Amino acid sequence: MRLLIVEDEPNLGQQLKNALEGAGYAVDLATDGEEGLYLGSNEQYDAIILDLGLPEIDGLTVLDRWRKEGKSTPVLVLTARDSWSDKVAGLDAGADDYVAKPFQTEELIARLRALIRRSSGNASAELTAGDIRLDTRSGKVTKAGEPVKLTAQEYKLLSYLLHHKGKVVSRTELIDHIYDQDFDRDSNTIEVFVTRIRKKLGAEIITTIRGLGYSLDEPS
Amino acid sequence: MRLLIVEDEPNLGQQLKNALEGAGYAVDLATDGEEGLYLGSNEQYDAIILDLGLPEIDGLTVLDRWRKEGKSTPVLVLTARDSWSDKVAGLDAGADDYVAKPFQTEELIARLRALIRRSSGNASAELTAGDIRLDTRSGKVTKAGEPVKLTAQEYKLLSYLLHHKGKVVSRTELIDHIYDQDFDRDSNTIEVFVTRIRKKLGAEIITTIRGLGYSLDEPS
DNA sequence: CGCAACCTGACACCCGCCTGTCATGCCCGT
DNA sequence: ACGGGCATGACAGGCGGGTGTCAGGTTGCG
Repeated sequence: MRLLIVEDEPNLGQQLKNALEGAGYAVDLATDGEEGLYLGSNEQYDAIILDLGLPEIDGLTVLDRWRKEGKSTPVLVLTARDSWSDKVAGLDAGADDYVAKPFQTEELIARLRALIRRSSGNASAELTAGDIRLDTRSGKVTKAGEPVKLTAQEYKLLSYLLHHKGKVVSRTELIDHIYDQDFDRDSNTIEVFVTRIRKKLGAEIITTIRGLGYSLDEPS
Repeated sequence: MRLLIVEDEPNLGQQLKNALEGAGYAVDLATDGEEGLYLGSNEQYDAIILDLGLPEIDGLTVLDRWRKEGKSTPVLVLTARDSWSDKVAGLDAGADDYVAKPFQTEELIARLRALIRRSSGNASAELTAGDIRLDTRSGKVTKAGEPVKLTAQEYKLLSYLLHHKGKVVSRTELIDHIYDQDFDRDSNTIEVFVTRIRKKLGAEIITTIRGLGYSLDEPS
């Protein structure tokens, strides 16, 4: 899962980035509205964290533009506490959730998870396929009840596939969502990690669609 | 906790050693009866695993000699399955427990734990002092209910002190029981690890007895 | 007061795991 | 059967945590 943070206060921004990377996300950080607008329009994010108090371009304007461009990426807005007007304006502009500053990183991460879950159409914090279960809360995976140890990247890849169960996911899409901006596109890491996941969870779990990508389906 | 394995079949011996080191013991391995006899007589072990089917000197003879020397180290004997005569003879010679070959490593470790626990006069698998609990089964430690992360060596040291709660334990004794044979005696690691444990569990837990060693007491 | 015992922060090494790269081999579709 | 796409084993660099060493400071005893 890949995120964008748009936050002009560098300390807070970096701190957030660290926390979210620690939670297993790939994170890009934009330090002003313009950069944020550009990245949000041109890159693929699974969610965006947007601070409203930006210099240059106002956060609301940024959000508004994205929506007008047809971007439906879920957006979580950071507002000053009790700033009711922001909240209302944000709602109108198409924000999906709010967190008031100052906030607990814990809470923000929980809401993010919920946001991404909702946007991928899943109701539960558990993603499953066959006898495989992935708990997005604890970050743990089991197969037939037995815990399976996955590394960070393996987890991200599996998690993305589960969030898009049944759909075909291209290698580029996976790279876009698992890594942040600067990553060598012509690398075969995705293939390597697919192999590693198959080795741990069984080869049948991920099917290859030649020329298109991979797909994780409910076994028949 | 330091163990001696006396086992002539090299594969099995090494395998056992690995398993037991994995379980957090310091392990010496003797591959014949003579070496076993010598080590068992001259080193400090918390328990000995003795295979009866030894070349040169018979296992029973070894055990018998130790007992005659007044060694009370608990001994766990490995016997061929259903070899009832071995069992009886072993009992007479002063063995403390039996495991029939082939055995589950799991079971052997469980019996070892029980053996060591009994020999140190503790009834339970939990060692405690004040609000600190150490579960020898799971290898986990808590302080006031909160889990505390200890490294392998920290755990061994704490565990040894808890097994001898209230007694003064010298630095050499600690080295003897925590490390295996070849270890630099004039090193200050013990001091270092005492410091580290104090930092994690509170300075009051281990008291220094100047010139003699350390002692872990029930707080008053 | 002076010495020895002990404490403790900093450091460097080592080791295991993770991760991306590469070379090679396989397999499928044409 | 051939070519491109994919699979996979092996490998090296990096990173982080654990461990032992050391130096300098502190403490307590005679």
